[in-house]
Amino acid sequence: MMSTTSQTSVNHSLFEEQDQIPTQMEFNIPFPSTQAFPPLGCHQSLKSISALVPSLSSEPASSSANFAETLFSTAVQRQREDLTSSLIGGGGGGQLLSLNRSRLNPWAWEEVTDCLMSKRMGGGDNHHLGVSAMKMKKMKARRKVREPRFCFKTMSDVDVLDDGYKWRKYGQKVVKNTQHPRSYYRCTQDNCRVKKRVERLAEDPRMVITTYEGRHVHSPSNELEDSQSPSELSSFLW
DNA sequence: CGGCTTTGACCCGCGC
DNA sequence: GCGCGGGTCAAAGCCG
Repeated sequence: MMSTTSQTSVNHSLFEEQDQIPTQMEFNIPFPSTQAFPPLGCHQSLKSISALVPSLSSEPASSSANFAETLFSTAVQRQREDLTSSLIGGGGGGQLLSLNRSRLNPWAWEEVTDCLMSKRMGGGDNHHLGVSAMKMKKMKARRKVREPRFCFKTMSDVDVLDDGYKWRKYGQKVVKNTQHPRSYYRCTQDNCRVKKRVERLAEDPRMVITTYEGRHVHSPSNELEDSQSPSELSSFLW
């Protein structure tokens, strides 16, 4: 259900989720859907790209490697900037980030810092709360604090691309003005609160928008399998 | 039987 | 204040 064995042509573009505009780069490579799909910011994804591109694209290997390198540093840079600007509260991020923060993340700094602090402490909240209190806290967190989010636009037959992590679907919603429902997934790993949303583009149903929210606090679930093949993905933590 | 998906209900933020 | 829409919950059902 999660993937097929067919080779899928994938057009990824990395962009600010809310603006839905490609801001960094686009690339078009044949991407076997059985392989882990790269979530932004993962070392793993970039290894996978750099491993795949030389053999699959018409570009010289060196420029492909440079491309992967660029993609990687850009992703890391953006995440770092995002974290920094969230912590410091200004200046650090670029134009898009500050725009993003002011216009779309208008949450109290205390709560943002809280969230980041707890993430640094190991990602989990280990407080013992009553059920209702826990629920309230959950609800509050869900409304007020958002993890950094990044999107991939992917041309693919399959909705859910295998990114190496194990996801559990927790909701599906028909979004207004779209024919295709949006699906909500959560990482099944304990203490890992990463979520992803999967939806198809209304204008072009062949395009799948995958939005990742948060950072994994663990390695991919299929790390062991993958490590058996050197051309495939190896461990990472993002 | 455990893990996963489905799906209606619910909650909250936001715009008017 | 109200209604709409997005995001989440949780019970029920499904499947291996």
